[in-house]
This record gives sequence, C-alpha cells and structure tokens, in this order.
Amino acid sequence: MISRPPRPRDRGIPEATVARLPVYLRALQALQERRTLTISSEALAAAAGVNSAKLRKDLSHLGSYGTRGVGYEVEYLVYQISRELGLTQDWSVAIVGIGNLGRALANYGGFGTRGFRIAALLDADPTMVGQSVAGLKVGHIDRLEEAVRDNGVSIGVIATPAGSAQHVANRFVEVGVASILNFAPVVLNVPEGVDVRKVDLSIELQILAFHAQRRADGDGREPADRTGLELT
Amino acid sequence: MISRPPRPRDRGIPEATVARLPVYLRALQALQERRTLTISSEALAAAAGVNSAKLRKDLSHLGSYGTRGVGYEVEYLVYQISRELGLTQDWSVAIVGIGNLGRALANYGGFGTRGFRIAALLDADPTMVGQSVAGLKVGHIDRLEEAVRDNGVSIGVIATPAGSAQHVANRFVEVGVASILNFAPVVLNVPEGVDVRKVDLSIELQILAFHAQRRADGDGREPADRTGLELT
DNA sequence: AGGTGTGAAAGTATTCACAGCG
DNA sequence: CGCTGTGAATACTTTCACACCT
Repeated sequence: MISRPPRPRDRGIPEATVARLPVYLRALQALQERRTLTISSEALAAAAGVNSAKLRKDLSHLGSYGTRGVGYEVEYLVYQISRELGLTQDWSVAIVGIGNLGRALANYGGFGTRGFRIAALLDADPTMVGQSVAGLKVGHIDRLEEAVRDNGVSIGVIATPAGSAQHVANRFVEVGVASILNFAPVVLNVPEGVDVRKVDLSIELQILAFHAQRRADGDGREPADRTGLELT
Repeated sequence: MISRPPRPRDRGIPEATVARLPVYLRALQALQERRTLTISSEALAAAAGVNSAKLRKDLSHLGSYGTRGVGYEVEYLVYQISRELGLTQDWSVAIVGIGNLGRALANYGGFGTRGFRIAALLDADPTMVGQSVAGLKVGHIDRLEEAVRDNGVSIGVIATPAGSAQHVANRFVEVGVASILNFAPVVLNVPEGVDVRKVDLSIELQILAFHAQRRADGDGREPADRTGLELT
C-alpha cells in the first residue's frame, strides 16, 4: 500500500525518542479515525503533550517524512512509526500470574492496538489453572517452557507476587525470552542482553508524593514546575 | 550579602534522582527486615540495580548520611529517604474505575508500604456501586467531590477507560487534587501546577518490541539494552 | 585501609532559532 | 509564506577518579 522505504534508516534512535514514539503513534491513530489526512508538528505535539521542537527532532530520527509548509501525512507516519517500533510483525506475549493485575492485563483490549497477541496465561495456583480468562485457558506455570515454545512467545509479562518474580524471570530467560515486562516490586537480575522494563505502582505514587510535599512545603513558592527563565 | 541562613538543605533534587529514591528505599527496607545494620554504596547499588557512583551521587543530594570507610546506616537512610519522599505523612488516595485494574490497585497491599491510604473507590457503573472491594464500599462517581473532601484525598488514581479519563481528571483538578496517576491510555490535559504521571501498559510493550526487533535485525550487534532500569 | 562525597569530564536530551524547501 | 528539519546552545545525567575522612 505504501512504497518501500528508501533505505534502512539510521538505527541509532535515542532512547528518549523511542519512549515517545508510542505516544505519537496513539495520537496519530486517533487522528486517523477522525479521517484527518495531514497534521502539523505543532498540532500533533499538542495532542501528544510535548512541544513541537521535540516532536520534530524525534521524527527526524526516523527520516524526513514531513512536507515543509504542510505537515505530516497521518497514514504514512503511522506506518513509519509502526515499522520502527516493530509493530508490523506480531509479538506473542505470555502473562504469568493471573491475579487481579494479570486479569486486567489479559483483558486489556487495546494491548498495542495490534502487534501483540496474548498467547498464554500461566499461574501457580491449581484452583486458577483451567479457568478461562479473556478467552484463554489458564495453564500451570510448570508448563511455561512448553507454552513459550509452542506459541513462539518472545515477550514475557510478570504479574506475580514479588517472591516469585525472579524465579519466573529465570525461566523466561532460560527458554529464550529476552524481553520482560515486570510488574512485581523487585529488581530482577538478568543476564546481559535481556531487556527488562519495570512498571511499579508504588514507585509512581512515591514520586507523586515527593512533588506534592514540595508543593506544600515551599508553599506559595515553587509551582511544582520550574518557571522559565529569560535569556537572549 | 550572599549568605543564605534560612534554607537547611538544597531542595533541588534532580528528577532522575527522585525517581530512583523509591527503589533504594525498597532495597533498604528489605535489608532492614534481614536485620542488616549498615551497607556500602557498592552493595546497596547492586541490590537496587544501579552502579555505585550513581547511588552515591543520588544520596549526596539528600545530605551527607554515610560514614567514610564504613557505609550507610540502614535505618537512618530509610528514615531520611522516607522523609524526603514525603512518606512520613499519610497521603489519601482515591481510585476511580473499579475494573480489573482498579481492583488490582485497591488490593495491592504493598501500596507504598505505609505512607498511602486508599480512602475511596469510585465507579460509574451502578452495578459496581455498593460492592465491597478490598474492604471498601465502592461509591458512585457522582460523589467524587464529596469523597475527596471528606477524606482529604490529595492523590487521584484514574483507572477508567480512555474515554472517561479526561473528565475524571477535570473533576479531580476542580476539587483540588493536584497529583494524578493515570492508567488510561490518553494524554491528560491539566492546568499548570497539577502533576500527572502516566503508566501505560501498551507503551511499555511497544518499547520492548522496538528493542526486540533491533536485536533480531542488527543481530550480533547491539547488546539489547541495559537492564533493570525504568524510564519515565 | 576502606569507602564516601564530589569536582570535572563525558554523554544525553531538550530547546532555540532560522535556513530553506514546497 | 508556513512549516519542516537541523545545527548550535543549553540543560540535565551519568560516569570517572581521587581527595579526604573515619
């Protein structure tokens, strides 16, 4: 549908940029649903909650996909960002730990708006095993290796209690799962080459508390965010 | 006159440091449970998944709480970090959206290991209202203002579908809640001075996919990415 | 000796501001 | 003319390496 990209792009995309691409992608997909064809950096930046210079710089790392005087073609950008993020292929995901959180994840429809397929749900609790969650039968954790191999799982999600997380991580790593999303409140130890991302609810709360306290302390002073300085 | 007597300590702790303090705190609390009295920067750094230079620099922003040749006193550091993060006071939290995720959050025992109190659960679904979740009765979202005021809520958690998130955020802001933790996959628009943090499951997955793809593509090159880090 | 605290250097990220293309 | 793409300036973060304290 869209002609082949000119050349393998520069692969040195800054980490900070990578972290924002999904946000841009989501904003663009929303625009696409509203049949918007093109958009300026200014408008897209506003939708994504960043400033336009940052957005343009970010996109410039993917290539020159805009048109001066006009903006970006929504559909084309969606495609380019999706490709860059690896969403043009499907990733199989296994979720371990089917408590409230695991269930929430399994049921999270918008899981990537395509690109991700939840292939297996596993739990250690025998009363959990066999139950149907989000249209999938929960398997026993003992079958993790089997589940990973049979489904070509390449991303593992850990939603177990803290005490089991490292063990599950080890097993993921052993069967070759090199991308792990960890919701358990522990620091996982993994060998070089394995990519772990952590989502930690209480850490986020604590960061909020820090800023809230500062707001209260300094009171009438720092408005939570530093004010811009003048120069020039 | 250049002297500045009033300020006891520099309050300008770098954001990157703030984001790591909760991780250190958790590691220290684990040590405390094992009756460890003192710890070196090297060992604490390993437990927290960072390098020791970074840890020392981070802690140096709080003050000079270590002893040269010895290390840090665990209990004292726990106290200092807790105080810095504002955990020596209690923060009341309201959760809006009691689906699987909201329930998971409500039941998350380790919610801050003290410091946070879940004061109200709210939902728009009438069949949900009145149910008991994690020992609390779910209230109707219409009573948000009441719930916030009666319980002195200062942190709001949004676990609703994307479509309702902005509306809920507006109402939080209007009753004076200036700290929001958003799990809905949308960019919230809030006035200056309101602090929003976002946790987005599919964004995390997409970042993992990016690195996984790079690993597959470039192959034999980039060693994936550093592990054990989170990003905000 | 042993390990913290910290300037200085190196590496990243953000913002500015404007040349130049469509 | 408007808006992208980008060098240059600025700001922030991490890492190094060692003086200095216990």
